[in-house]
Amino acid sequence: MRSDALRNRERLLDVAVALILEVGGEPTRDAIADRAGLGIGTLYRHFPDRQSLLHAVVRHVLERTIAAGEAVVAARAEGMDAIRQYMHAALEHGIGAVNMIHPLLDDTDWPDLRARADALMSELLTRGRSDHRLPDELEVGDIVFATIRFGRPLAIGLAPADDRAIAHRQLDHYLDGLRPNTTATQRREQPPT
Amino acid sequence: MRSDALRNRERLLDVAVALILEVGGEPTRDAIADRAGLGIGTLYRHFPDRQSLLHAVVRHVLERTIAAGEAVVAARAEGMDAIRQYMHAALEHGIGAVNMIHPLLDDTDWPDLRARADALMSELLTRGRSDHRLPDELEVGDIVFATIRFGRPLAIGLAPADDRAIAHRQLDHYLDGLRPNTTATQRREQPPT
DNA sequence: CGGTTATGGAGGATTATCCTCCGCTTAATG
DNA sequence: CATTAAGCGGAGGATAATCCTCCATAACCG
Repeated sequence: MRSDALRNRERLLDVAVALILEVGGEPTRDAIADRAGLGIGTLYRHFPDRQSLLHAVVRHVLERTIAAGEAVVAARAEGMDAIRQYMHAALEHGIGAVNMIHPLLDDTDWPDLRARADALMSELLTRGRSDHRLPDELEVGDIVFATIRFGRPLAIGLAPADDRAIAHRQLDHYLDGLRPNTTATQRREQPPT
Repeated sequence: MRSDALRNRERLLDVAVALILEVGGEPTRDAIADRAGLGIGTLYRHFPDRQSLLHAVVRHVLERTIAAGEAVVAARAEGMDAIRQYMHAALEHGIGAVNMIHPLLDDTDWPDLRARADALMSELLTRGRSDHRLPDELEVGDIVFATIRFGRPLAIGLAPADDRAIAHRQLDHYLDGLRPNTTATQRREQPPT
């Protein structure tokens, strides 16, 4: 593949992620090409149909995110900090865009990424529990769903930079709240209605 | 206004809220009428253009939510519990739909609701701080933005009931994390990049 | 029961999005 | 530097989604 073609492909993916987070859904192809400063034809050559574009975007983000998590583990982060560092990194890598264009992963999609993600999650959970700051009953879903929640853009009409800053702050509060404690005020009794 | 007309109007608003939360944006008018079991013509008579429909939806949700908050205050809930009860109620009333169709409120929209909301927020903050479980530096934004965050649907492909259950659980963790504490693990230093 | 208000939904008008096609430009190679 | 295959741009017709009017019929209310 020619170098300019590769560069353009990456550029299109990055722009697609940014636009997904901005518009809160699938952006039009015209808008992606436009923002990337490329012709529509170029986009269609790289990604002939909607599926292949969305597919590539999801893989792009997941790869970056999982790699970041593996780096955290490799850097020997311990306890809650491992989970905390991973989640902040996931936000920065645009993890919020994934579920906005693709339903929750089942086992058949991207088996390679799925395996790495599973291994990473279980390692992070082990470390989180190791310093007794994370209750034993906490599950993978608590990490995954929180990552999606805080990774999504918060509010329309908010500058992306502000949006991101709020997300990181709220995430820190959330993680603080995961520690087992006996002083929490009354929780909501379930079920509601 | 004839009784059936009033009934249908309410029905349209409730359906609109549900659809907004499901599709994650402005639903088509056809879809709203369809789901409500009413003709398109009926919807257009009640809400002649897009603006008036969205306007009515926002007011509908805000009224219910603020009323719920005022009820919490009237019931003499104290400390963090006042805030907690209000936020859980806001989720149930569909507060997440508001920002999905309307930018953050400025002072010129719905001055009456704005005044009530401001009074409510400041009362809730006062109570939250009263038992020293809420740090003094916490602001209205911390409540408002969290309400929006947890009120939004979490993930496409998740059953609404599951989605709601997760939201309430995550909200409880977040609120637990707001208590001042000295044992939190290392926070993210800012700014990031 | 009569008068008034409200309803339904087919279908033409309008708008948004898709995506092909081919002459021109650029990277890679020797 | 010359050559050539790969890559690029974007106008514009095709397609699809959404809008919204209109009036014969139905439902309410006193």
